[in-house]
Amino acid sequence: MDSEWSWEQNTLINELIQGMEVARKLKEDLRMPNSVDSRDMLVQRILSSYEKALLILRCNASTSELQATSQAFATLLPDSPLSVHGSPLSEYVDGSIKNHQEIKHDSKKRKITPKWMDHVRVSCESGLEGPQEDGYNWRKYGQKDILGAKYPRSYYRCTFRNTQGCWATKQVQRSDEDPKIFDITYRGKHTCSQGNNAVLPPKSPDKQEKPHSRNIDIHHVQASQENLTKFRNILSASTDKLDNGDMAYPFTFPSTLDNQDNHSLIPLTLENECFLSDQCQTHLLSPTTPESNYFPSPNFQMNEFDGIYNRPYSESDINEIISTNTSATNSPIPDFNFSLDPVEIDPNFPFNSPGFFS
DNA sequence: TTTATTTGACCCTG
DNA sequence: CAGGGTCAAATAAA
Repeated sequence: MDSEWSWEQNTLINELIQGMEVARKLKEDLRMPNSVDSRDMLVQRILSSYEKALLILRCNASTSELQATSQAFATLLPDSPLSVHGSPLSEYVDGSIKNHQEIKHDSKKRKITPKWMDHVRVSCESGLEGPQEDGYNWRKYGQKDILGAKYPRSYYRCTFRNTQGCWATKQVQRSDEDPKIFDITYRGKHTCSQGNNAVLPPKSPDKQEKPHSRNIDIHHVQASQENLTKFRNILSASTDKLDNGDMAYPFTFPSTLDNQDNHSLIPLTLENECFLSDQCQTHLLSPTTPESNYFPSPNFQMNEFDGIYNRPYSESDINEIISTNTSATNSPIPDFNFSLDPVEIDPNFPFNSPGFFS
């Protein structure tokens, strides 16, 4: 569980399990004559699962310093389960480690150097608009010309900054060398409801960045950490917290799959992966979905720990966090009838066997 | 009317 | 003091 592999292992395992379960569903579904739509959905879910699984493996394969990058997950991923369950420390830009309690955002002006940063470089096919498909709702609050930079830098903050006190921000800087490339710097972790459920239900194209031809270029990777980070951006919420079973995601899969048979044993970890159905349609299957496509799912505080460490919560915020966190269930989402039951898989399958990820 | 974006000014850091 | 980050009024869009 605490192994450096846990996050990836769990992600991969869950992807495979997901694929298997959905395939099973599909098999059952094939007996029904009138559910073509759901079949399509099932197929997409299967494909998405395997895409993700492959992505994981590719990431591993392309990363020589995996051990280090596994650590990187802990510090780089905004909602990394490792960072969540690690010590309550944040890594500062300068590399120093400080106690979260020192972090304050009392000034209205420039914030203290952010405790957490994540740098991602993504590519946009069109080269015209920024790559925004990262699973969060961002609101642009500024843009500045940067000395020596050909293109202005855009500043975004979490849409739920006011409503949920989420202080995550990001900066988008188009690369001078290649306008198709965008350097995205994330600051702070999401403490809002979308913090762990970067789910992208279909939505009309809009706002911030045009969706046309947007495509995260998986091949454009600067470094292993970045690779993993980008990978995380793609998979983001779906795989967060896999290692502790805290898998509640306020995303209701839009198809009829989930409620048509409760016996099909889609476990929490798989239900979470419902994000695949949309997110992967977005990221992996269809690159044309705009960003800002998520269920806000208010009152859901997924990123409790991050949030506490990340900013000076108000008392009410903290109370909410605590209550959420301490409530027995791992799923604060009333809509879901999750089951934590282990998934029905072949116990002989050596998912966790040594070398499985090699 | 509400919500998001733009943009100039303000403020902080180095 | 310059450069960068943020605020907030003005503006645009839904």
